Amino acid sequence: MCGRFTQYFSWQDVHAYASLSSTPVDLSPRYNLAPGQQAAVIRDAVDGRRLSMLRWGLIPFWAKSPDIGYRTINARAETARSKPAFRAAYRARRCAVPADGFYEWARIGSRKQPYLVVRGDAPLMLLAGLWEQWRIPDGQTPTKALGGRQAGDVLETFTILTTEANEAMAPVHHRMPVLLDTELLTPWLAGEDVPLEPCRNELLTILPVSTHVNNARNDDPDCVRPLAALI
DNA sequence: CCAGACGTTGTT
DNA sequence: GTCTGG
DNA sequence: CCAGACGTTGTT
DNA sequence: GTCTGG
Repeated sequence: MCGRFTQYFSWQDVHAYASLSSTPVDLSPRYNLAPGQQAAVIRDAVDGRRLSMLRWGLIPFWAKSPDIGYRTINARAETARSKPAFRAAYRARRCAVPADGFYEWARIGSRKQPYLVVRGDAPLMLLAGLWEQWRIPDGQTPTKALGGRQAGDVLETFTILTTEANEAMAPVHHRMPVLLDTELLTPWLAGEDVPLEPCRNELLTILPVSTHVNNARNDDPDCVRPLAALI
């Protein structure tokens, strides 16, 4: 699956890699971005391809409370087209999540060994995603998750599509995010059908990292520092 | 008809 | 909002 | 995703 | 066990 990732790239990096047309935004480096937090997301708008900050965990427009967002950080690529929580977004609200890499955990008994997964051929990857708008209903008790927003405000959220692990990922975990090749970015954002399959094995470099990353409070370069070979 | 779910992962 | 189960 | 809380009363 | 916060 995909439950943590990094966004420590520069604006110049992502602007060039994803052919953005919008003006620069301030990007603070993230080495350990967790569900429920704001992340930079690529979307097509009337004025071009933009980078915006959205909350991770898709809340369907019909939801009565934001709680479902804790369980919609991922959408299965095999079924997202038809699931009530995702189908409207699948039709009309595509996005791509730029990342330097993502984390997966291998469970060995009670131990959780984290791995950082990066592309060997590029500094960035694009994770296929969907986004949604949720209007905070009257009487909704304000939680941290709403980030100070009020009833009537619109919260924009997103999810990351997952698929089965390829052979490179399989020893670590049985699911992984869907990676979009750059030539698929335009058709994906436009709502066209593109193959949502496990990426080629050779594309990925899988590096064991310290359990420092397990605690989401830790958001520093130690999270991405590779350990001596372990796999 | 109304009520209640709507999601993923992993683990048992 | 829309579908399924009762 | 993982880590950590999970409760009440009263007082500051 | 389950939910919230990071």
